[in-house]
Amino acid sequence: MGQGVEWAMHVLLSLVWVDDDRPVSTARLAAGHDLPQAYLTKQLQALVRAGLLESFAGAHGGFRLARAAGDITLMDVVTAIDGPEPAFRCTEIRERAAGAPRGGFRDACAVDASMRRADLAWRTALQAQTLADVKAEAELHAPEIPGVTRGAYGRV
Amino acid sequence: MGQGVEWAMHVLLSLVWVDDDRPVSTARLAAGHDLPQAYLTKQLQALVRAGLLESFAGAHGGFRLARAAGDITLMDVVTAIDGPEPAFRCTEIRERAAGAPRGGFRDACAVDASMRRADLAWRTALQAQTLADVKAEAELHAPEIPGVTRGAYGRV
DNA sequence: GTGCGAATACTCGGATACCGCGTGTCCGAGTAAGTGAGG
DNA sequence: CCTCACTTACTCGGACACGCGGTATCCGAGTATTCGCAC
Repeated sequence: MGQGVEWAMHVLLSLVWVDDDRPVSTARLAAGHDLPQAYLTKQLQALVRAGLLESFAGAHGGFRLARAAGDITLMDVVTAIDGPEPAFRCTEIRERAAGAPRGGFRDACAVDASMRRADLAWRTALQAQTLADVKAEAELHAPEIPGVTRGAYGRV
Repeated sequence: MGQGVEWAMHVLLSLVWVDDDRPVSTARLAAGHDLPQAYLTKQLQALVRAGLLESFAGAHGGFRLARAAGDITLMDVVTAIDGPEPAFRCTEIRERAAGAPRGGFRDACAVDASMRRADLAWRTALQAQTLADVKAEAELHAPEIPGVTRGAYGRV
């Protein structure tokens, strides 16, 4: 999995804690997380295309959450960055196997089916967790994070 | 995920259906699945290192299952080919974030924890399915497969 | 003082190189089988 | 006829290139702000 997913997660969480209508620029987000600014922009654009962020051009522009934290699942984030394709993709090599029927198999590949079951379990687990859940868990261990983050990126 | 996993799955299933003490050579397995023989060898070696296959050198050598089909889970196969590392790996970028504590965070990263939960669900689903299960499902749709496969790779 | 307009600086957005890992291939070491001679 | 040692051919095993997707970067298009000027 691309590491852009991790960046997106932390940046989104920061925006959740900021909780301000004013957008935050890529430069500030990149500096705050010690990440390459140019590449981070690419990931944020992907989040915009997926409808998770809103972008604002011009002076004092930047990015802002498009939905509430409770309406953004981890599945949304992963899909936005890594794409919707499943990790395992069946190339139907059984079609070229010795003794395969001429017209191809009529039913689904059993190997593919079993892998899809595991993939579904993964996606279900991601779908069941929202940014609000992660936020709550993080605050449980470090209650000072919201204030600190708000001070770093939020209204001056 | 590497496509070698798909190859390994189908090859292992073939060996399950062959159900013979005599090993099958890489050349025959590769020809039977229309796969590059040299590269397939690499994957089979990984399966040997993982303890799923036994290798026999010399004339009439080849590979044979090391355990019963019911004792080989899909998790074993994926781990053998793709390695034990989880898909998501936490690089602790929060340590370099603005306002992070000097001595580092004492508790686990909430993002990492949530991703690990999803990863665990995936691994659990893989662990719950064995080659015997996949075999049974495949035979349900195509009862002729065992005989055909046995004829292609098994005792002449 | 107020409204308007152009200059300006800042932002996002897509097009462009670089690099590491998976993909693919090759040749050498080792081994079991086959073979022939000798007892 | 049986045993043994050599030859042989086949196998696995690790070391060696290639190509593509992710990583990283830059410059151009667009916009809200801001400053100055006219009224």
